[in-house]
Amino acid sequence: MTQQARSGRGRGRPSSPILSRERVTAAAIRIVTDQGYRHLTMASLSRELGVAASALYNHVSSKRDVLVLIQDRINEQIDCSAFTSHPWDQALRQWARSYRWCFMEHTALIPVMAVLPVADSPRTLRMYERVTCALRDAGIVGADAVDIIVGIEALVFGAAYDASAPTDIFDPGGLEDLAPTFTRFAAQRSADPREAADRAFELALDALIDGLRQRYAG
Amino acid sequence: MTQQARSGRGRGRPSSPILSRERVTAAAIRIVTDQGYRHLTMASLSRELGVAASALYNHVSSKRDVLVLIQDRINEQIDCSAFTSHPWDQALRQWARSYRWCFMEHTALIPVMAVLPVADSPRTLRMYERVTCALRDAGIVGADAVDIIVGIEALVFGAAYDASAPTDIFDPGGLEDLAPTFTRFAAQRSADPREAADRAFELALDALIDGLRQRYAG
DNA sequence: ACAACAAAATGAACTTCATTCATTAATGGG
DNA sequence: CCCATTAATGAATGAAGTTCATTTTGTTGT
Repeated sequence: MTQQARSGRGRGRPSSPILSRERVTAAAIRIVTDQGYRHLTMASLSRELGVAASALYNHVSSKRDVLVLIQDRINEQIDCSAFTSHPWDQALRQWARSYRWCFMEHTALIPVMAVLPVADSPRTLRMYERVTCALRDAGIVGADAVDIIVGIEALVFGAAYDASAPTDIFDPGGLEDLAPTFTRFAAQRSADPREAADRAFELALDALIDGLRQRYAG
Repeated sequence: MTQQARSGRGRGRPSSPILSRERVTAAAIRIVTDQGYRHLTMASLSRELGVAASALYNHVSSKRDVLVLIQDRINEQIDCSAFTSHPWDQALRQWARSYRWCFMEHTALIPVMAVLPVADSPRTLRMYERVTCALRDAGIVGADAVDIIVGIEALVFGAAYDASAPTDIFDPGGLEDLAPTFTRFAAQRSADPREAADRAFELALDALIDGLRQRYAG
């Protein structure tokens, strides 16, 4: 409960707007961070803002709209700094790591982002521009540059899911006879599911970038 | 409306069970194939089976349960045949292609599968075993083999989303000044979004597998 | 043949959400 | 000073998943 309606709790327009897209976004992120996406409802959001649920619709058009606002904010936190200081392959790796890190706690956004035109997210667009320019400076131009971004994003999104998987995801339960080799190898992974997911991601990312470097060397 | 209650439409137990997990699964896949996931509701599912919605709960415990049943069926269609006929790297590529192909129309399952213990999906487990054994025969053992599977799956899931994105996903709208280079390169991709997604996936998959081959050669 | 018993289907009710709408009130420009 | 605009309210709507007491009817043991 951050904002309180002034002038008592009357109806009508208050002395200055209680709500704004920014305030809605901030409150949504607060809820998601503290309680997770399951608790982000239009009702809880309005409660957090000290306002009726219907009031939200004067500022956002739908819950999906709220998710898009969150997404654009999260995207802003992705670290693109390496593109100005490191060679493209190392920079791509750092970018992908930071990207995944940002979305590990926000997998609920992935289905939304996947079908979201970039036009709705200016900050995302700026990020793409930065990566694209770095690739261009490395001699990677045209559709290939965009395809590399799309490909790395795919790995990042998929790997973000892995990081949120439960501990016993590869526990075969009573079915270990069905997959003895797999069960044995899976048991050799780290007991910490987060660490196991990290290793798998790093392995795949390293391989992917090695492959790209090989292809676009010189 | 495939099944009709016999003995009129009275209450109580009919001469032989109208429902079963298999029938529920089949009906769910029918709805999803014909009308998409948006139309898969417990109500529509029960309608398809000529039964009350509450009757479904004698056979499945939740809608999520239905999605898991669908997932296991879809997984069965993934082509693993290359592992017996081709070297591991080529086989991995074919497997990943088929995997993605199967889930392009089923992205709604991805958030479910991501946190699903394999114990709930025997067919999935069998698939993992097959891939693991092929990697083992190629000298890739232990956690690495599982990590490779997890990594490729991540790419596959992320890329499956791309394939379902709308045509204008990279249309910057009025914001092209924010990202001129990106806009120019994006315009050089195929106008068909499916084809563009295919190319990006193939590029990333080739690079990833090249990188893996390099790492595990000999 | 008969009396439990368990499985399976029914319809109504419940809950949780997102979303819409008529209404109301304050603010600021003409 | 008026009035159009903006932004809030609360009640209502509708979709969807889920629960429950009840009823029916094969099946099984005696």
